[in-house]
Amino acid sequence: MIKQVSLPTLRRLPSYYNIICDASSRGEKYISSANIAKLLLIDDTQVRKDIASTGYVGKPKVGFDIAEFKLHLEEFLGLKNTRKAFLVGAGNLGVALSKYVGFKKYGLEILALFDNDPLKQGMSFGDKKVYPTSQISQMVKEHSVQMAILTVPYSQAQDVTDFLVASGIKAIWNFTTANLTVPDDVLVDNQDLASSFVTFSLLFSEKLRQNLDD
Amino acid sequence: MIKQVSLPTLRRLPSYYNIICDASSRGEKYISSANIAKLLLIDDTQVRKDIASTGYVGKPKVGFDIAEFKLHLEEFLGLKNTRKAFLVGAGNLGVALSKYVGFKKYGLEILALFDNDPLKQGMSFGDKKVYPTSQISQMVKEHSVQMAILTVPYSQAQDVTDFLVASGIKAIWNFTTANLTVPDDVLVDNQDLASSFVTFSLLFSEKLRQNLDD
DNA sequence: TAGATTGTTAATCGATTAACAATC
DNA sequence: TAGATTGTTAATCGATTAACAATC
Repeated sequence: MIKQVSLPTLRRLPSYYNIICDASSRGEKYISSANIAKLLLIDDTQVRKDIASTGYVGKPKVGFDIAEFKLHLEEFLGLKNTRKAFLVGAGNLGVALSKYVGFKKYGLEILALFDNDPLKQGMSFGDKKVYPTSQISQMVKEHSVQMAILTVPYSQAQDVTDFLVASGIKAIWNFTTANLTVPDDVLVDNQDLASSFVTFSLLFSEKLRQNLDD
Repeated sequence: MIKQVSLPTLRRLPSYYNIICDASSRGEKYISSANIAKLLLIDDTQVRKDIASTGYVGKPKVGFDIAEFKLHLEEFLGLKNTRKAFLVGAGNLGVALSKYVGFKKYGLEILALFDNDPLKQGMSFGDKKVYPTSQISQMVKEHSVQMAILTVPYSQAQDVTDFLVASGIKAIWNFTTANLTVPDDVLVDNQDLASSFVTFSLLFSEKLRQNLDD
């Protein structure tokens, strides 16, 4: 039996983990759902439901055991599994992501970069080399990689995606604005920062109106 | 009267805009809700509802006028407004964001970078200079900036945020893992890529199980 | 024990989907 | 006109919140 965790819950779990790590580093022993809820500006019932959905149980009257819950979340979120990935598109964003240290904590290991530009091929960023995109196919097999991070220009996004899929990639973290078309057994997760900025900007406009009303 | 648009709708609107731009560049005249829905793997009723909530009306039997709808969305999403912002934390991610050209289309203009590290101060990335963080206060006033993009290390996130708020910043696009505490009239929008990776990774694990079941 | 906090069932709320009349 | 597509009301679905019993 596999626990069914809803997407909203899934998105909140990393925040719980961050709060727990924080509390742990401050040497605290227990934390209550009300405590977590206040930090995230959500309902405490929701926190308990979310935690329950991961299978962890707290102690009535005391709360959740921080050390225990931390380990449980690491297990549940798969933070200790290494996830090998290739990054395709060695532009500014791609290179920054490949250097970004924040991913290590969560098990993401970017093995190599790929780019169509011959000028970039052979270059190294940190300990990662840039290969011709055409070599993905072979290297996917060699290193049993299933994940790709896509940071190519918009105009190349679908073509490169088709090639990734043909090479055996099963999950694409898509930083482009393109709506990628892929077969049913391939996952695409969109992370377009420009679109996210639009949302942020609109929320801000709304907020300004609210502030005026007060 | 201000139209009330729900957050899920708000998050979908940039995708509509991308699809419309695409269709427009291919020289198409009209697009139907069913058409858009198929591209985004959502329901066509939802597309019509979302569009209706922006105040745009289509033509029964024909669909939505692409050129007209494009202009309407640009207006509604405020894409033609320039949004000035400061970027705080000139690390890998910060520098990449400051160079990222994808933001220009949506009106984001990053005026300058700030960092506590004296080695970085005075450096330039593209046409943007790095200033000491302490100068934010003065420059916020000089340039009437209300937005900040936060890419500092986790340990400095809250302190820098307090300083930004004291300097008059009203909206923070937060790329750190920290749960920032701010006054009620300040907006924080979280965009932690490491947490997003965890979600992506979990969705992939689920997908793999689904694929096995088929 | 009494009080505090969890775990869970029931109620509410809001978003998505279905159905269908209006319209060009 | 007939057919296709919009706009909108009603039904469904699922997530959030409220209420409260269980428990240490």
